[in-house]
Amino acid sequence: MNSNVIVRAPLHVQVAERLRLLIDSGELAPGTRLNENELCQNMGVSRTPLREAIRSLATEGLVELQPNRGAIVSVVSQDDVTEILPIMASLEGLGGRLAAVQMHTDQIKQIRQIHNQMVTHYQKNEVTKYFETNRLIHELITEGSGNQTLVDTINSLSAKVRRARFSAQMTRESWERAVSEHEEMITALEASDPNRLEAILIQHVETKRTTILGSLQQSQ
Amino acid sequence: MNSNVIVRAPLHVQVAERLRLLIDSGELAPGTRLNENELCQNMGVSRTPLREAIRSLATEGLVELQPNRGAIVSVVSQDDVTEILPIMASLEGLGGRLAAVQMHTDQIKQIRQIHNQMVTHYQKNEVTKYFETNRLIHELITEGSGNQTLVDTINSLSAKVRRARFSAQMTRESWERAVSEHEEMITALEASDPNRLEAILIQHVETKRTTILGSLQQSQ
DNA sequence: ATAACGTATTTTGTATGCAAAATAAACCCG
DNA sequence: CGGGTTTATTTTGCATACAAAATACGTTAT
Repeated sequence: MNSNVIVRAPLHVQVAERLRLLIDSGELAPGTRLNENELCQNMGVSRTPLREAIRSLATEGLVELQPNRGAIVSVVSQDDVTEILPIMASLEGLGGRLAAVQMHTDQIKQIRQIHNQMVTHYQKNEVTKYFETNRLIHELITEGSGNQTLVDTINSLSAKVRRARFSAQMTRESWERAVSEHEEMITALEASDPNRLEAILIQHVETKRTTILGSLQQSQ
Repeated sequence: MNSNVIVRAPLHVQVAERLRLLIDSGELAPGTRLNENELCQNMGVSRTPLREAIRSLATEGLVELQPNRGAIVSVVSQDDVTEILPIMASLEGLGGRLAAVQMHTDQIKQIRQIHNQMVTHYQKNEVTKYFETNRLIHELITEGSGNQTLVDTINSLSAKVRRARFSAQMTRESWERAVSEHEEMITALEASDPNRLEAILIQHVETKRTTILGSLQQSQ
């Protein structure tokens, strides 16, 4: 009896992952038409699994199906972001509230460490690494809620906002503010204070919203 | 130039809709294996669009893919419901908060009317119609938020809980309580009181949770 | 030169075919 | 008889083939 059965993931799942990566990295920019033959050749698979993968991404909202005209990488508009952020605020708040009373001290210590790394990246102006650690912290807190459905829901929404790539245009002030909010988050977490953590997380998303909308107005 | 182009929906979309209906109605019960040939014959389509539809439902979470063994209608466990309800509470609360300040008086009047119908169904003990109107009210309030992403997110979660079919075993007390909470909801809506509506909606889901868990314990 | 039409090519949508895996059935041996 | 192994059948996974739609192109007429 062996429970560690090696099940090679079905092709359409692998293809979906690869496509998700391409879209997420911006290699397939929003609005790009997905040419089936082209992608098939690139990935070395036939159209069947590719098409199945595209259907999956469509229900995820990453691509948009256009009957008889294939699919395009879905465009995340400012309105979309405006819709998504309040939802994320609610959900991250909920996640924090749950995490505050459920996470173990060693898990919290780990987050504190990553937080310290993040601050270092901030001070050294290492934007990419900052965002990486930042994202990791949010993920770990949400996962600390012990609610997998919540994690999945937030991730799905988060992916869309992230793809909009507004974050690069952060001002020094909003960045500083984000970091200090993070400091408060960790403190609330260490104090196991659900209400406070929830409030900060909601405020944190609000800060993000302001930043994004600010950079959007600039770029217009 | 004609913007009312008649685009017959692609087969895989139609098939997905049909499958969703079959699953939602319970005709395809949780745990049921989806036999491709069988379904193809029933629906009169080939396997390709059927399989594409199944992949879509899988990313929606309605079916579960089992590599090399096809797909089964996903089973909604008690744990799943326990995870989903707090999320729905947060999101319905958010929806209500937004709706309270955004809905027009005539829209609110319409909801009041449907609410009155619902109360009548309650008094006449018409369970099915009660649930129908109940659901409609929640939908209208959420839609009143003007946030389509929020509507979609809630619907997706709601579909899973509904499929668990715990609701039938409502006691008279919890039913009465639900109705009175609904009365409060409408009042808060008419008063355009976002905080109150949010609080009631969150409380309302909590009531639902208690009801469900209660009926679950009975059935064990 | 440009607009409009018709044809050719590409691209998508659906069906079918073949190979591999899983399930069911038959068979053998203890 | 019963457990296990082998063989047959079913079912899934992927690739290919064909049909329909959309796009691109070239030609003609104004």
